[in-house]
Amino acid sequence: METWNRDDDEAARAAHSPLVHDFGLLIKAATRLEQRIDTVLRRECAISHTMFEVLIRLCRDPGEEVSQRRLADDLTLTSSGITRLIDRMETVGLVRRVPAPEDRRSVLVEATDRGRTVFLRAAAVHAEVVEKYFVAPVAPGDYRRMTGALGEIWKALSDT
Amino acid sequence: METWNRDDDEAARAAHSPLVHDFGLLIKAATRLEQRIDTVLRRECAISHTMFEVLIRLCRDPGEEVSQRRLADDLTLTSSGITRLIDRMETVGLVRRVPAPEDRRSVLVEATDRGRTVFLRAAAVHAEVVEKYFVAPVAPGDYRRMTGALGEIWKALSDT
DNA sequence: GCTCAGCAATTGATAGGTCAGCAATTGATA
DNA sequence: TATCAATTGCTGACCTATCAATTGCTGAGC
Repeated sequence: METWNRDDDEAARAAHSPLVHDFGLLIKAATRLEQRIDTVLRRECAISHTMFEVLIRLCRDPGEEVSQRRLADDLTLTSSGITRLIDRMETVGLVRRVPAPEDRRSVLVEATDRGRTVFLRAAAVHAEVVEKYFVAPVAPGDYRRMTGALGEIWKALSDT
Repeated sequence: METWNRDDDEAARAAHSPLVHDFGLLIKAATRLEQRIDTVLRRECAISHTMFEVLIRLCRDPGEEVSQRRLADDLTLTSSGITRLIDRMETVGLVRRVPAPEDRRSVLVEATDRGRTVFLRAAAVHAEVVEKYFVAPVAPGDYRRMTGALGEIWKALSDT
């Protein structure tokens, strides 16, 4: 039998806190959702979820010049993380690097034709999974509340 | 000037889909929230967020026998991921491995006194950050809706 | 009892991130 | 104009997850 420490009780109480539970739920749901999408995307389109997010950003406004820095900020990655991600995407022909005309330090990234084609296919797959596990399970009246709340959380995180 | 592909339009439309936006919001908010907690926990308590989650699980019901398998399932990690995580936690004295009496294949994990002490401190830090970025930004009426929705999503993911 | 399908944990190889530090470039300012 | 802090992307070292293969143990069917 183990020695009983008076911290045990306090620790158990802390571990049962509803805050801990609710927050854990968010993290777990998001993690698992991303894993699921990632797996499907890899199998069906041979790209990772992160690559998919790059393609979303690049295809969003055709004609817009997007630098690696911008990509890093938008995807919440470090600049070295983006460098390597773009490296991989470039070697499989999804994107292309173009020197920026205005600022010779920075590099613009654009989707290739192949990148756009893959993106279209991936978007369909993505929509299917998101519909099934993200939209369908939630009561219709709660969906907008949830996304609204997430928006507020995101804003709070961005402000500081 | 770049050749104009008729896919551009379709791709742009797909990239602007509200589903893509909403889902992205969940992933981004969760990722950033976890990063923030992780940073604070590392600085204040010298543990990672994942280690914190292990401690939550271990301190939750003192006396319960928790195997590595169970931890892996509860934290959504692979068994090899858990093996290495417990390795690291063991070397810094947060947990202890104990051979399972009933089944010699499996290994039970328990928090050390030090582990519990660190956990108590970490829980306080955690609560502070969660309160600030997860609870405070959300309108009071929406909080339960949001966590309820996340619960449903989690259930849908667990069922399949 | 004996065998063998299956599970738990571990280990080796690999993927894909982080961080620290570098060279090139820019733009503000003395 | 010469200088210098700030910024961009790149690279090396490292961290931590995954998958695949391996080992030891269990329990069901014969």
